[in-house]
Amino acid sequence: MNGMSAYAALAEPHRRRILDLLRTGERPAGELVEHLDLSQPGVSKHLKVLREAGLVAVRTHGKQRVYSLRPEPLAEVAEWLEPYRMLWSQRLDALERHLEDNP
Amino acid sequence: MNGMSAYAALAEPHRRRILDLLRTGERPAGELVEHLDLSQPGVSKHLKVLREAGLVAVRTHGKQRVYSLRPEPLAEVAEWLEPYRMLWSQRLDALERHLEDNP
DNA sequence: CGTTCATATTGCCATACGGCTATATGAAGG
DNA sequence: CCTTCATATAGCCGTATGGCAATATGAACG
Repeated sequence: MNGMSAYAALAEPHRRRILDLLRTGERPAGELVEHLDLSQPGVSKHLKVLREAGLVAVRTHGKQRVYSLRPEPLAEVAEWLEPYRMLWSQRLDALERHLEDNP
Repeated sequence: MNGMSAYAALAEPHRRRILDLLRTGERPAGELVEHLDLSQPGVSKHLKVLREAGLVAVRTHGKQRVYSLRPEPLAEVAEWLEPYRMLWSQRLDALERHLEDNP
């Protein structure tokens, strides 16, 4: 199975949700299943994708597999987005100016 | 055909490249084809996806279809990323500290 | 109005994706 | 060891994706 880019990994809503859940701290896989309205194997599959994209890491603790966030690939995405930032803020500024002129 | 999320639209490298090309200004579709090592219909298909995701807009100018960037959906992605930012900078700070201590 | 140029759409194909159920694996505990 | 609990893998299926070649569309211009 070949690794997915961070971009592709983020395309799936359940996977973004998993990352959101891990943002507050590490969690065993089972806890993720509870929060996801998705079968256990389904979650496991998504976790594999996230692992291969380098977005999460696993640690074995007793019978549990504890997942934690690995945010570095997100930094790359954010970097790609950076040059666009001025474009949308330009637009928002224009909107603000428009609203000022037409209150 | 149903609209794709910005996240999903960004999953495809050619589509990110198209956005990068449009970042410097609007361009007719043909010009994008020249830059993309992809068939003309292929590019057209990706442009359709980007249109449906609200990431580009088209304007007809003579025989040409001129595409321009519409960055707002990217702002949404950036917003989602925001809470993660502190996590990877934390990590980088830790790295810096480590390097200071072990020069 | 018929042709030309630029682009979009269609049809087709192979492969990937995301979901499920059933089964395998592997650590703990008795 | 044998069982149990937690998770991963396998196998299967329907649909989506991304690519191409061929064709349709639509504006401009003679």
